[in-house]
Amino acid sequence: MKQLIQAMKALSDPNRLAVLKILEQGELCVCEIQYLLELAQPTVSKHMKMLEEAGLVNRRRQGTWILYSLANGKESVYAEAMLAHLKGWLQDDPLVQQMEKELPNASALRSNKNN
Amino acid sequence: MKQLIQAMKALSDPNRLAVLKILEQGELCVCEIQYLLELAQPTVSKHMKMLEEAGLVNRRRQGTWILYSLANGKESVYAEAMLAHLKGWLQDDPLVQQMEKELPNASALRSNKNN
DNA sequence: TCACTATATTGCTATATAGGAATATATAAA
DNA sequence: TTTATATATTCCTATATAGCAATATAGTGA
Repeated sequence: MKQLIQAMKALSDPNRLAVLKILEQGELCVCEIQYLLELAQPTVSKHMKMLEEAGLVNRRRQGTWILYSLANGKESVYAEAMLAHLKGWLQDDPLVQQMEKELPNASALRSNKNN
Repeated sequence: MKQLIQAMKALSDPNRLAVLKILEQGELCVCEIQYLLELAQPTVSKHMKMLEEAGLVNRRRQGTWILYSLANGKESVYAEAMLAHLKGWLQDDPLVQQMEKELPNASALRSNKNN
C-alpha cells in the first residue's frame, strides 16, 4: 500500500509526469531537466528524488553530472506498470510536446562539454 | 494531463484505495463505507466525491442512500486502466483484508432496512 | 590544495489536502 | 407538513507539498 501510494503521489505532479515522458527519449542530467522544466535547480532535484524513491527513475553518476533514466521496474511493480502505461499516455500534451521541441537545446548543454 | 493527475491524486490516499478495493465486491452506500473506514461521515463523502470526479466510481440514488460502485471506464481512460490494475494489487494489504472481514457487518446496516 | 561546476540539502513561504464539527439538503414515512 | 435518516457542504485546524534562496556536498582539473 505504502509503495503504491508513493508511486501515485510521484505521478500526481505535472512537472514530474513531463520528466518521465521526456526520459522516454533517453537519459538526462539535472541541468538538462532544469532547462526543460524552467524551474530552480533545487526544485528539480527534489522532484527527481521523489521519482527515484518511487522506483520510477534510476540515477547514475558521470563526472559531476547525475544522469537520470526511466527505471526498469525492478524496484516497484507499481512503477513498472505505470511507466508502461505512460508510454501511451500524454502523447498530445502541450507541456510534453514543448519539452520535446526543446530537447535538442537542452542536450546541447551537456554534449557541448563532452567534446 | 489534468485528468491523469486527478486520477493519480485520487489514488494517493490509503482510505480511497481501500474503498476501491472493497467496491470490487459490489456497490456500497456511504454509511457502509463509513463503517468500514471508521471515519466521520463528511470525510467519507469528500473521499467519494474525489473518486467520482476522477472517474473511478459511479453513484446512483436508492431512496436516501447513495450507492457507489466501480466506474466502467467511460469517463476516463486513466481511471479505467488503474481500476484494472487495482484488481491485482493490494490483495494482501492488511487494511483491505480487515475491511473485507468486516464487510458482512457493514452490509447489515443497509440490508436490515430493506426487509 | 584551490577554484569551478553540478547536484543535493536546508530553511522558509504559500498552497493543497485530510480530518472533524456544525450545518444544509434530500428523500421517506408518518 | 412534520419528523427522521442519509448524504453533502461549509468552516476550521493540522499536516503535506511545491517553490525558491542560500548553503552544503561531490567531483574535475589546474
